[in-house]
Amino acid sequence: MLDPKLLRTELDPVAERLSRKGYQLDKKLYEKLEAQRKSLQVETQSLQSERNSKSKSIGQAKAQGQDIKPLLVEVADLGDKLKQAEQELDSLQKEMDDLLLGIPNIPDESVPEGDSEEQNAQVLVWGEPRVFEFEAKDHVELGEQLGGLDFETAAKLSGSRFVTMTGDIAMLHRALIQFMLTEHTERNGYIEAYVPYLVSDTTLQGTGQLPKFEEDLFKIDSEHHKLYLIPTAEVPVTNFVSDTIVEHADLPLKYVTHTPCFRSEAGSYGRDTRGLIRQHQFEKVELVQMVKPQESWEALEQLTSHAEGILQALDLPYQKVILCGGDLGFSAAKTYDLEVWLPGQNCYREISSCSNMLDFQARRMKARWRNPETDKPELLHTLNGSGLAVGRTLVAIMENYQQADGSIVIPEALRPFMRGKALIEAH
RNA sequence: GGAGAGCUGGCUGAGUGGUCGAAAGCGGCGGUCUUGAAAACCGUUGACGGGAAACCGUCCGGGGGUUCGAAUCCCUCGCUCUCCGCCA
Repeated sequence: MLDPKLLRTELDPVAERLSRKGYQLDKKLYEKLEAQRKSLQVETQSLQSERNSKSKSIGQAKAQGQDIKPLLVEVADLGDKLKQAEQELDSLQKEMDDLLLGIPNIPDESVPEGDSEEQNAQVLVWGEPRVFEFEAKDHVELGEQLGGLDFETAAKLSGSRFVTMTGDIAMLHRALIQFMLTEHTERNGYIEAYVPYLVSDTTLQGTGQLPKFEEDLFKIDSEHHKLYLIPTAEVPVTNFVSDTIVEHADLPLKYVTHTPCFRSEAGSYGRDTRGLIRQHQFEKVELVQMVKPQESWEALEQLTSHAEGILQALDLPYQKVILCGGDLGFSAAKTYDLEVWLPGQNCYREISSCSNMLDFQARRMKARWRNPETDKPELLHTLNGSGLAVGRTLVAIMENYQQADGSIVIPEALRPFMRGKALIEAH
């Protein structure tokens, strides 16, 4: 959520900067509602003030044993007038809140203009795509040949966009998770967290998935439970600090979490239907930070470098881009995408997305810290990034480490997590 | 699933219809004392909204109701705890 004060005082510049995200702010509507709000609020408050003072004098009169009947006559219709004013103000307030909850975060100055991923700005290319002396296969073909990566069995159980893994592939998948968690806890100073995979609508509103993007989520809607499956661990972890005031000595808070993620992929029928790239259920290791406002840009660089560290340790070639305005997510002010080289597709594909949300989520969640300089609670800044998407990392390992006979060399860094195994081959 | 007890400021916890945004303690901040620190003592200290300010308003788990007036009474929902039953 944007600062209502900013909207009131800087409506034009805000609208201008939001347009870079492809969002058209209805300025007329906003100004109209704001003017109504102001007059209604003034009216309501003066009625409340009148009620308070009158009631107080009734109390005093009664205490002194005076006759309160004339006073009661005076306030006879005050209650009704007040109730009506309060109700009007409430419904107007709600209308404005709904509007406010649907406005995306403002892109940072450093975000390039553009409306599609072609305008993303490349900042780094790391490693070189390997040259194959045979025709590189994609992970689906490799998995078929090796066994252990089975989309048909999953389709039988659950439909399209699911997978089952068995044997060495399943172990490699688990090893990736263990490796990433170990790196982030032992080297990068994150606290490991375990979280619910089902969350409430309030929680999703805190991070910005609701109310606007309900169709992207899986929902449990039974008689006693209205819950959503998390689309990313960002949702439960960031909400750790909702409705709380964090002591400044405890900042920054850095959490790493492994969870499954569930996405309905409602808007992407026909896209990436082959393989592991786009699944309804996938594993992700997520990095989340809550920091002091003045430290969030530095934190974004660090968090991104932590995600990059995994790719580098696995020796996977990647590029780093800044998302342009049109490609930027709803809650983010700036996002780096890390894109790993996939020989099977002959292109770079997103494997991590690292964002600074500034105070956008914190305002929705009421996540604050106490600033020792002012001794006042102030909004935190929140950040998150994949460190990394596990399914896509598995794809990257299989495709980049394949050999002519279809076997897969296990990167050194993963071997301790795979009982020392160095090669996956068909048997 | 059954029975009962709770939910109050950063924390603990008093408050059962009127001057209560709320005692007290802890914690925080400022000061006295001290070479310095601790202890002790004194003072101060909730959040949010509107306003240039004075000031005004809202907030005692959420929502609704009764009343001139609600932290306090009623209804409802949520959560926590205790006991019983069931259970990975």
